[in-house]
Amino acid sequence: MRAISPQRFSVSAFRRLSSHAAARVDNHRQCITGPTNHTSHLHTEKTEPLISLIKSTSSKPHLLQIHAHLIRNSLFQHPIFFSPFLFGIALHPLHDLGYACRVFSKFSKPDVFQYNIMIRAYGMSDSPGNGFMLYQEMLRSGVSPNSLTSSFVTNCCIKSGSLFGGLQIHARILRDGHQSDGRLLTTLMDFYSSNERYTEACKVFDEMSHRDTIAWNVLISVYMRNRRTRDVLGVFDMMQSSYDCQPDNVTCLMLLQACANLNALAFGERVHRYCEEHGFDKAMNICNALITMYSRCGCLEKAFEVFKGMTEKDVVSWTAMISGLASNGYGRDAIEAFREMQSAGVSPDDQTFTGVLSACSHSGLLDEGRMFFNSMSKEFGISPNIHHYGCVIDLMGRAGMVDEAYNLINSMKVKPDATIWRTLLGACRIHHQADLGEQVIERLIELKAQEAGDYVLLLNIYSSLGDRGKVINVRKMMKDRGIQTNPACSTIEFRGKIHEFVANDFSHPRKTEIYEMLDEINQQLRIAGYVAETVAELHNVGTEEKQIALSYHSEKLAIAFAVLSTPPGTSIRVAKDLRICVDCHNFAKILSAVYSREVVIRDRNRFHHFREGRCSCNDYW
DNA sequence: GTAGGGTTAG
Repeated sequence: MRAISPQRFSVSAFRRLSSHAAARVDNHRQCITGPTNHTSHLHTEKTEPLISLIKSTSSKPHLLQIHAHLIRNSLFQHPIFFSPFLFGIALHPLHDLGYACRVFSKFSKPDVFQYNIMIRAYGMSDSPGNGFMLYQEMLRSGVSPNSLTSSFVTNCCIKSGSLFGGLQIHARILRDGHQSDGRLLTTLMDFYSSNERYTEACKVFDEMSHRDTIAWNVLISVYMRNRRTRDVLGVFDMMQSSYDCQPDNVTCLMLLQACANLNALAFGERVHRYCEEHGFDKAMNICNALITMYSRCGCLEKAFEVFKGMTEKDVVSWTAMISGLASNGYGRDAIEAFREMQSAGVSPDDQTFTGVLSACSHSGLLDEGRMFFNSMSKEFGISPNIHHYGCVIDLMGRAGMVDEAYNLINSMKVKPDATIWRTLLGACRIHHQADLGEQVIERLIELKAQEAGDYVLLLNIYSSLGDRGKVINVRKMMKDRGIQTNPACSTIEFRGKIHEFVANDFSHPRKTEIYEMLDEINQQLRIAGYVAETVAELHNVGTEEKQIALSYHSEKLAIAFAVLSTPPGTSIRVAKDLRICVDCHNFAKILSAVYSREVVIRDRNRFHHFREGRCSCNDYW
């Protein structure tokens, strides 16, 4: 959008100018017949000051005055005045769509530019669907859309969620030959992406003759929405090797998010260096994303380094740091940081409290957690949301107060979701509360949100109580209800690539070496006193088979791969999509001593740091 | 006689 200088409005100047312009038009009216083509006779030296006056006006009263004068002087129907006037009302600086609609409806024969203004304005409004309707009206009245029209109306379809409209527009783009417009195609990619038509979005990208940084960024956002996080990293390489465009700060922001999700520390460091080289590391959002990336990769020192180096820290920076400390098991430090933040004059918000409360729950700080939960609404006026309740329920549940936690859920002001019930179910598993566990499963069924993992938890409760009959029951229930168990997946980053493992996985190119290494590790750990935990965690095999199957859990395969492929003493960082099991927890703990390796496992819930045979996380197994 | 695309951190 063109910058408009905030010139002061002068009514007298306006009157002078508009009467001058009107006089010229009147002159010509005597010479010409019909309403068209009269603008060509207006002299630019007379019209330009008036147009720039229209453009520089930024208040509604002044625009109303201009409106009145345009009508009074028969200048309203002049596209030369009408276009900037409409632009000022519909887009910049007023955005008054109602007013713009009234003005637009009075205009006799809008051209493509004026339709575009209106369609664009609809795309920015609460009624984007009307933009598409106006587009159709425009086609009916015989005005040909240009590629900007397509761009604006596609935007309307994105905002209104109209797949059908967008498909029609795409067909028309091809018909009108606008497919060489890169910006338009970028919008189209975004349209397909927002409708979860990822294949089509990628196809549009593939067919682009020239791709700039923004087009690549949209491709990244397509991958992110489509959970193709691993492919995002490849895009960075492709962009860097392209000769005409380079990753920008937006690229880096999304890449850092991808690295955080993937536990891809080395890649994240590479992005960090890139940010430093290009001066992006001064930006607050990049720093905040870096803090999150480092803490999600279990590398708190680096997260803290970035945090310390920031000249200015906002609530997001503090919250990122607090949450990072919390998820890595440094509950007391997180609380300390929370106090420091307030001393620094930064007010906490709801997400800060999520961080603080999760710090309490991850470190088992029951009293502190309750205290923060109460002070949150009383002192800071923040009413608890579902995440806050979740933390407190987790905290109470882990501390063995399962009934109290259950009562709290029933007294919540917000409707409990599946995560809340699942949290309680986890507590039931820890404290062998089979009856309550059954009730929770019922709640999950009511919500139509039960997953295989929930049944596994219930199964493990019965299994730990030695109730074979109930175990068989649950298995039958799962079979009847068609509950599929998806294999858990562990990932590990090695030389900038993400390696994926599932239990009993035989697909890795180095599978033979990995299995041999795992057998070797098992032998060494048994010497040091490791005994495979077979009570819970598996549900469809006998004890002997259990021991075999347990020894090939995905995280163990990932660890064996790391031991095999990295020099002694290198830290092992594994990310797992589900919860780590008791046995793998023990396995990692003993391995950290026997192999003198720091092991960091990030599972669905938290981090588990193992060093010298100890676990920094508060394990309530 | 002019207008457009991506990310929005925790």
